[in-house]
This record gives sequence, structure tokens and C-alpha cells, in this order.
Amino acid sequence: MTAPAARRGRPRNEDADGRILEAARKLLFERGYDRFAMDEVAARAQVAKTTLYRRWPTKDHLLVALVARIQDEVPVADTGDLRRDLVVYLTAVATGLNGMRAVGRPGAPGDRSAGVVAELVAAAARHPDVGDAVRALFARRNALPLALLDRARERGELRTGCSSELVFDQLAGALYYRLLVTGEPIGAEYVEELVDQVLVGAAATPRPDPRPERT
Amino acid sequence: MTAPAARRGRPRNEDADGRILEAARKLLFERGYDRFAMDEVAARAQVAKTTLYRRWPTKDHLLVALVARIQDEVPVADTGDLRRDLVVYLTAVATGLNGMRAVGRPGAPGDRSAGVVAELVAAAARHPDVGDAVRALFARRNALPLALLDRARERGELRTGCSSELVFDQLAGALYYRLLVTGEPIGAEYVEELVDQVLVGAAATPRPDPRPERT
DNA sequence: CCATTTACGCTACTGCAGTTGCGAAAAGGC
DNA sequence: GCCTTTTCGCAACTGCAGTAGCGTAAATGG
Repeated sequence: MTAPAARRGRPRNEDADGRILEAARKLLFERGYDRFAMDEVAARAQVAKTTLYRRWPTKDHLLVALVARIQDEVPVADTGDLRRDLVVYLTAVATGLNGMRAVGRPGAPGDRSAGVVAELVAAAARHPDVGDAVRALFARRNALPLALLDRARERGELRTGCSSELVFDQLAGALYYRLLVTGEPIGAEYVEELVDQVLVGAAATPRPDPRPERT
Repeated sequence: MTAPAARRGRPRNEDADGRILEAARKLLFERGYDRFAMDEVAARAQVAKTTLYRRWPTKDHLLVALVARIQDEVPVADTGDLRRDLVVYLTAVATGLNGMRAVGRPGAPGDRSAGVVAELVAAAARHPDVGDAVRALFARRNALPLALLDRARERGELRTGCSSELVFDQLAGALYYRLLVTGEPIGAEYVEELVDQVLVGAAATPRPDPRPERT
């Protein structure tokens, strides 16, 4: 796959890629995406600006390349306990998202901004190819939790007629909706409530109400 | 509330506001947000660029003002049938969102972009005050469907212990997640499946499976 | 009438994304 | 060794967001 190919002309300075991405990463975390200047990335990476644009046609493209690289692998537990596994996974996602809020900003405590994630979404909307890349990124990231749901379905724990995608949309959707739209914080309690609520709707056996508070 | 106030200096040309917003609206729909130049808005509205910036400190601010103005009131039916009312409302929202995709773009049929909505979200993330405005916008828009849920709860149709906000997060979240992240189209069937699924989880009386397909 | 206050238009400026053109460097093919 | 191909660095450029300074117009208060 990673064939050297030995093409015709002067070879690319592969070393430069790393320097650029590293410089970009630092600059992004220092300043955030808006005060992130391509000229300065080039300067810090000891590279001409044109070289930079030969690799990533726009700033947005560089951003997704950066995020794709940084993206810490969210670990997926698979203990067979669907509820617990989902809570673990979504909590990790929420923690990551909360961390993305403050990237490159003065650490205001009441920060309700979606930070880098919002810029990523906007970049995906601006350039079709960036959109494809972002979707591929998410598909890769979501493959494991989706498999979790499929396996629970095979064990007979989920209703037939409700697709795993739909269930996952509800879970991830609520999280991203909070992050991107309402801006409300996403705490651990919220994640648990959410999972419980969604699983009530998705479970095959009518579960008892997880929070029986009838007085 | 709309006191003339009769302040001290030269009064604002209120007429200009309308001209600017109208010119901006047209330009936005012609070109989309990225090829939308403030200079041209000023030119079309017969106004100096500085005047423009005296009213909206950034392009992002002008955008939200524009969207807040355009925002067609989504009608809320309240027939007492929660499922039907939610489907009606969310379908209207989905239609609106789908319409937002193509704004200012060559009408590519397979358009997966989130268009203006993504820019709105990014703008909200960039400027705290824009974020507040956008959240106020959504709060206003969502007040009625939330009331719908509250009323159903009063009728005893919803489980205790699951907040209306959480239910609404699942519904709206799935829609926005599809629009902004996965980019998948949001059809009428999807909305119905979603509502059914969420209501199974939220209903007080354990509903029968809405799609019994067990063979 | 005149001073003050605020809005307007105009021009010129900075900063940054992205482009263009060109000469030089580094590889392969012969 | 020479030609071709591709990358690189450099410098100058366009386009647009946003700003600054300044003279002028339109209102209020005395």
C-alpha cells in the first residue's frame, strides 16, 4: 500500500509534512482556528507557503488532516453489558468534545462554544471533499459502537424494527446537538440519563422504568 | 418597548437597515455564505461599508440577524395526539433544514452539505454574543414543541423521570446530527421512525412495538 | 444661533487566505 | 552528461474582512 512508487521528478520532502502538521497543531492549540494564520504555520515549519498549499488546498483541508491525526482513539469496552459499554463510550466522547471547546481560547469557565468541532462541521459543509473526509472519519470512529449495538441485537436484547443507526443517531445526536446548538454542558449524569432513556425505547423486553420516582 | 427614545445626536437611518438586510438576503441566496462579500452588500444597499459595521460588528453577526429575520415560523399543531403533532413539527423542521442545504449553491442533487446552518453554528462558536443570540433563537423556536411534551406529560402519557428536554434532545439531536455530521438526507420516513422510536422510550404505558416484524 | 452629540460617507489602511510566475534543486530516463 | 519531470522557495499579487481618520449631515439642548 505505501509503495514508494519511485516517481519521475523531485521527490516530496516527506519530512516537511510532519513539521507542518506539528507546527499547525501547536498553533491551533495556542490560538484557536480563527487566529491561526497559514503564513505563520509555514514560517514555523520552515517551509514556503506555496509548499503548504501544494499539500492541502485550503486552511480547512489542513484542519481536517490535523484533526484526523490528533483524533485519539476512543476505546470501546465490550463487556456484554450494553448499557455499561455505551455509557463508557459516550462518556469518553463527551469528554473529548468538552475538551475541544476550549482549544485555543482563554479558558473561560462558562465557555459554551463548540470550538474546533463547529469549525470542522463548517469546513465539511464548505468543501465536498472535506465533507467526505469528515464523514469517513466519523464512520471509522462510530464503527465499533455500532457493532456493539448489532451484537446486542443478535443476543436478542433489542427490538426488531429499530435499526442500530437510528439508535446511534439518538445517542450521538443528543450529544452533538448540545455541543453545537444549545451549548449546554454535557456531564456524566446526562450521558447516563440519555443511555437509559434511549435503551428503554430500544430494548426488546419492556424494561422497568430505570428511575421509578412515582410518589 | 419600541420607544423612539429621542436620543441626542443624528438619528439612525432605520430605512437603511431594511435595505441592507434585503440586499444581504438576496446575496446570500445567490452565492452562499463564503462568496458573500460585505463590500457588495454595502454597494447594493447604497450604503457605506462603515455604516454596515456600525450595526453588525462582523459578517457573522449580520448572518444571524438575517437568519433570525428569515426564520419562517414553524407552525405547531396541537391536536392532542402527541405522535402526530411531533411528526408534523419535525417534518417541517426537516424540510426547512433540507432547504438550507442548497442555499447559494449550484443545485447539486446529491448535496450532503449542511450549508448555512453549519456556518451559523460556527459563527455561534466564534463569538460569545452570537452564540447567545443563536441559542435564544432556538429556544424561542423550540418553546412550543417543548410545551407539547409538557402537556402530554400532564395528560399522563409520558414516563415520570424522563425530562422533556432530554426527549427533545433525542429528536432534534438526531436531525441535526444527520444534517451537520453524517450528512445523510432526512426524509419523511426517517422522521416518523425517529418519533416512534423515541416515544417508545418516553411513553408511560409500555406501548406495543410500533413495527411488529417478528417472523 | 451655536455647541454638542451621534450617524454617515469616503478613503486609505492592515491582516490573512489563496494565487501566480519564475528560477533553482533533486530526482529519473537516455 | 543532458533532458524531462516534479518539487521547492521566493516575491509579488488579488480579494475580502475589518479598522482608522476625517470631514460632513442631522438631530438635541441651551
